[in-house]
Amino acid sequence: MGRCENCIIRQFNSLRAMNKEELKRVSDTKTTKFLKKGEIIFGEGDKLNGVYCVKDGVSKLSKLSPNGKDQIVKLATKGAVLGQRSVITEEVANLSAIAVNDMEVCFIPKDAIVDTLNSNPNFAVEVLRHIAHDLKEADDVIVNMSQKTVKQRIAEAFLYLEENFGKDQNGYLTLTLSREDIANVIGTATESAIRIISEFKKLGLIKASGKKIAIADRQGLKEVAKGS
Amino acid sequence: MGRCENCIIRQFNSLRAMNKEELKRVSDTKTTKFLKKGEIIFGEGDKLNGVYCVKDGVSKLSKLSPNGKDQIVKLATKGAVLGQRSVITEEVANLSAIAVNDMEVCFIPKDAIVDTLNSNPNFAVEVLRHIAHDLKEADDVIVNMSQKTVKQRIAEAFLYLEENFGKDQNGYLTLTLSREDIANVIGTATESAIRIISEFKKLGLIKASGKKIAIADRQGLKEVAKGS
DNA sequence: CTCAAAAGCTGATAAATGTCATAGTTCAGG
DNA sequence: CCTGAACTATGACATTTATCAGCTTTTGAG
Repeated sequence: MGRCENCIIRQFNSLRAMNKEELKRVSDTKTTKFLKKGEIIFGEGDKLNGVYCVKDGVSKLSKLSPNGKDQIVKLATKGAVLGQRSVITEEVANLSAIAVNDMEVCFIPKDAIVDTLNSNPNFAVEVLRHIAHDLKEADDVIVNMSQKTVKQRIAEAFLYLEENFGKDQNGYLTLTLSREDIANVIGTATESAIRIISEFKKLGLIKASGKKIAIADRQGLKEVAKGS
Repeated sequence: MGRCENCIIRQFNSLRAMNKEELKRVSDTKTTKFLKKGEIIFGEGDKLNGVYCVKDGVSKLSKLSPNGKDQIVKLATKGAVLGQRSVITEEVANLSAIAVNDMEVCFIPKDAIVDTLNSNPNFAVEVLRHIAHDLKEADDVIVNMSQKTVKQRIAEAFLYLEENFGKDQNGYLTLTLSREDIANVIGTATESAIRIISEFKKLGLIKASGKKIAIADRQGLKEVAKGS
């Protein structure tokens, strides 16, 4: 069984969700793709003919607004499946997926997924659980956006990044984002994000060398995140 | 077939999603409940033993934040099913559901839903489609929250309310919300919402008599929503 | 009908955030 | 190792939004 099926399985959280024939079919039809930082996996409005599993690297899922800014709705890393929502509802993509760093993804054609969904209730329910979880997370983001200050959200973002993407032996966050990307995750202006990051540095909450950022005072950051 | 099954069917958008036995089971186990304005259907953190179908009235799904405000994430009207997300993921409710006006709901125990999900792929896929659609809407809300001003969001809200809940013969929105509820949908302070509503009145974009609000200049409102 | 509580409204002010301008810094490609 | 472009940083200022205070209007229970 290839790594690609592992993505599907990890994402859908059930080793038994697909049977052997179904896995074989995925295995036979998948293709692998390498992307460089900044390349577009798919864009808002694209019709998707399948889903993409992230094998390596990180992708940002974002939506461009008329005024030129884009809001990053989610960061997807190894094991994540991109485009499943659009494939399920048979709509065009509502978000664009762009490589944050160099990536390896594998593409699984729509039919292999859709047919399994229609015939295998376990698989459908596992996918359902997963999407339901995403929905809960999205609700949480809505509440955070409307009720927390930019400062609180940035503090949370660093904690989130360490928790979900890890850190290297020196404590620096594994995932390095530009200040602009951080601002777009938070939903604020780049300058505002920079200012607050500088402030956190001065307060000793984080340390930074260039783009590399490390959490220096986790407890302090948590307090900022909860409310000044 | 009772009205309750109609809710399920409307929500899940497939007349063939449940077979006769499954519908009968729902019919046999459902119970009906009447709620007065302000009453709680379920609260954040509650363990749900089933889903609620809205037969009449409107419910707000909201999340309370530590500082006492609550953010309304969604308004649910006739035909909507509440609590399905939590039942699917077997987690406690992440939102609370409160009656905005007098309501009639019917309760369908968890097992009738879960068993059908596990055995009937069509049903599972229909539910999946529905949740996937909710997820897309949630993504849109995130983007709106972060990239539009309060004024733009209020203009959008009125357009949304007319489109989704209708208006009476005099043009007044069918769903009347308190200024506080409007503010909580928008994610702003009540006073800010009131101020902007007054401004819209002065500009002739809307007319209001008490809580009743009517759109007076749809095109104008749309322009405000798009950007000043 | 009456009255208290809730909701709506408005002004003054403070705080948060965005915008614009400008300058230093980093970094990849020649 | 240069060098221009992109990124980071900071100040000054404008705008948006929240907060607080006080007042009026509406509403609903008795």
